[in-house]
Amino acid sequence: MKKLVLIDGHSILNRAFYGLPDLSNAEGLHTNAIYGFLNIMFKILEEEKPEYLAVAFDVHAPTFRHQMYDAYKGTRKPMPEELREQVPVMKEVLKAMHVVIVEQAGLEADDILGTLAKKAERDGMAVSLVSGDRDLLQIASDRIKIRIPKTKRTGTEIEDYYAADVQAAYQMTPEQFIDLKALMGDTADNIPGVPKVGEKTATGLIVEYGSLDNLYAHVDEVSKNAIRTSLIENKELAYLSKTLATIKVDCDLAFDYEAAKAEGYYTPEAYVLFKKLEFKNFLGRFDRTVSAGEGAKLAAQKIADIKAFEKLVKEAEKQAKEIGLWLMLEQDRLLGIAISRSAQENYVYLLARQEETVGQLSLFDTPKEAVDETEQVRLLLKELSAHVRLATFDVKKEYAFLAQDSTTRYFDVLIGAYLLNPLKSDYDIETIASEHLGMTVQGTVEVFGKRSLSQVVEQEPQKAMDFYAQGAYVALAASRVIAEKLEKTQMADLMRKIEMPLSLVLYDMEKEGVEVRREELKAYGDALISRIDALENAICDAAGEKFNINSPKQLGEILFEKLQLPGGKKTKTGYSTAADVLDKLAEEYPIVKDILEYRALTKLKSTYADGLAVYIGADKRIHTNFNQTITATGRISSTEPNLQNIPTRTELGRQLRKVFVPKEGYVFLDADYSQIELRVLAHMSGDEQLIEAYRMDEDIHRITASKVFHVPLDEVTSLQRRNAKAVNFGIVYGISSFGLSQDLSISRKEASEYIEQYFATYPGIKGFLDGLVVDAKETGYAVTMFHRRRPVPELASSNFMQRSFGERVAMNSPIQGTAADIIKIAMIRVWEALRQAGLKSRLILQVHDELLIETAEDEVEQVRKILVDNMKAAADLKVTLEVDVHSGASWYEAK
DNA sequence: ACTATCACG
DNA sequence: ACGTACGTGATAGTC
Repeated sequence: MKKLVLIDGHSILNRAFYGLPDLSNAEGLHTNAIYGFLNIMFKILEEEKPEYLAVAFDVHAPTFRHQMYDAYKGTRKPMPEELREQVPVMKEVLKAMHVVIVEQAGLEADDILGTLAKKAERDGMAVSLVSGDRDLLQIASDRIKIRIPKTKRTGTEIEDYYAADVQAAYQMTPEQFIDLKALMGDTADNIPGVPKVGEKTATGLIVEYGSLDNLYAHVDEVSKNAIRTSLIENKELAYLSKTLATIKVDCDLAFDYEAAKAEGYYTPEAYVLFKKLEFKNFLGRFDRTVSAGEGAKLAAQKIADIKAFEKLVKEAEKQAKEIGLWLMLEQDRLLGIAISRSAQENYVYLLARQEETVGQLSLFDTPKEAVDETEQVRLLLKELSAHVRLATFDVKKEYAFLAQDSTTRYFDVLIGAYLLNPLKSDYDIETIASEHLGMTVQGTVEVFGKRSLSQVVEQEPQKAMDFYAQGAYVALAASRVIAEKLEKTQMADLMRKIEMPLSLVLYDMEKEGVEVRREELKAYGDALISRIDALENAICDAAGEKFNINSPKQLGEILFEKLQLPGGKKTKTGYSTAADVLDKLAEEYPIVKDILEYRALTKLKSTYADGLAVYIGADKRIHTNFNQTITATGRISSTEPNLQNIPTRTELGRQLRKVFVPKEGYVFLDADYSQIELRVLAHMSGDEQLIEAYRMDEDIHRITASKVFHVPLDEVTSLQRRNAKAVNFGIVYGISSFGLSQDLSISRKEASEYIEQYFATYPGIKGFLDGLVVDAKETGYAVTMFHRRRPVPELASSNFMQRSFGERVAMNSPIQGTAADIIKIAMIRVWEALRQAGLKSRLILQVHDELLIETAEDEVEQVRKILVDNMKAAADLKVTLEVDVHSGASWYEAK
């Protein structure tokens, strides 16, 4: 028997919307309902493997039938905006997947579904009707199955109802369901029902009398007085309700089974949409190939040998036209070069000896021929890049093979795409192609699978070449589009003068690395072991059993159940054992104190002592990865390892910095901005009081305390200063009384008073912060002094919590982001000044407001001046930018 | 793959 | 009334 699956569109969207957490894509479009809908649809399709599929929607809600009732009583709850915006997108997705949508003015989805189900049944088919709504149960039969999905934590479960199942579950036939509803009504559907008759009474009446007609034929026999009276008085209402509750099965509706064939969902259009919606889980379902037209154009022409490559380079130099370039890199090893001059002119040169060298190469055993060839190619590329404008993807990885005299000829589409939307989690050629060129290209996963680049080159060289040629073309084509968008958004300067030059600085910093004393690091770790063991024993003794202290689950149970410590419960998975919770118990319970120390020490051991050791290279140095396209605010991040979170707040942790040392003949100079964010706030807000405070040669937190608490400067207590400092931080974070009260362990009321006092002290600040929120609400993004943008989709949310978050982000991002802009400018200037002066000293680390320079001993004073001058002059603010510089024989000493 | 925790600015 | 400080990354445990 052939099978038809019918889906109740709005009802399933609704279910999905309320059943799933709030998801949204980088553009701020909410996607959870669409995601949930597709999940349910895919699950049903896989289970049922139907021949036909259709989805029904109401044309507009509320519909005609409801308006009849709405006209004289009540209204339906409006659909939340987060759901409403998903409806048209859902339809777009279904259309792209070639799924038939049935909707007709004046018809409710229920009526469409009823009509189609009955029609299909008459046509000899089996029907599965998917809805979140039990109303549909009235059309269940032997061949019409109503399927009601339930979203649970474990996944989606589906309840199935044939007519017999309805009987079993509700003691009545599907037809009787209508009469039941006529009696009891349904507020959600605005069916009035009979007053005083609820679910219990209605069920009893239907079971006893069988139908509404029969009930009214014997209405005098109803025993309860109140019910009988109400039934008699509201007979008309009961029959109106019946009309409202009856799903039509005889609508005039055209339906084309051919068009509804359940197949061919995974179209290129759907792929683009799924990408846009960021449904990564679903992308694997697409069996993708480059669409024929583009694919043909993008095929790579193989460059036969290095002579031919050289010829191409010379030719390109002569034409001096912009070129798309994408290097085939595996780690730092060059396997090939893809060059695109236009959609029709794509070339790939594969370095020779790939076949033999795959998988066995390391830095030390590269055959001489390969080294020679790499060097020849490097020279050619450097020459090419010194004369021609290049559009690339991830230029920082390519600098080793490019001219480094200037970045003005380079345009990195990765960085450009990041500036246009810094909220995305990753940027790849595929996404850039679809977002900025509206083009579908082969995906990385499709080409690579789980293989490395060298494996693909070995197994399917043409595929690898086509993929990189396509990437080079996308870089070329997208660079123009992205450059134009950056121009329009006033970010062209940010791109040209800050981010592109910075990429070269970061490349250089990564290449330099920082020396770490392996033996001393090992000794530091070893010294921790005995204390950790002792604490472990003490903790388990106190607990009365051995358990894994690192397991929050086990620890929570020990502390709050077995030992009955106060203050349990917090997270959804169990008890919170976070430090701020334990801190409150530490004084009273020695075990808690031990746990906190144990935590601190194991952190130092695993993350730092053991964690860092892995990254020390043969050159004794750690080369971190500075990522330029990660953060929402414009900061840099550091990974593998993260050198931006090396301990400093506790003495024991800070000791770790002793293993970071300058090389022979060098010292460290460490320069950090003094309260850069607060100074940025003073400048951007223009608050005279705060600016004036910074003109005094006094500690800013102390001045703030003096003003806020109305005490003379020299009578400010350390507690008052601490509180004022917390408020200063809070302001920068997008203050809330709750957050401040948590931080200071004070009441919310007190926190509110502090904030109020603060705003009274610096009257320009409040207006400035409010203005940031208003502007961000209007434009949809927060913006820094240097025009860097951060979209804030949360501001449009109807959810209080999300919207509040959006407001804090709108206040914090311009401040944090401007500070990030400023230090980036400083980095570029310092780096260029060092180079200009021909010094041996090198910039090696950045930690948000701090720069670390490995300084030649005979260059210390020169470099100190370069640092201070350039950092101070990086931005012209209404307050001075102050810089502290320290020198030392280790990072510990230089801080 | 996700959560809790904690290191930094 | 809602339940929070802003921005990151690494590790260990759990599912």
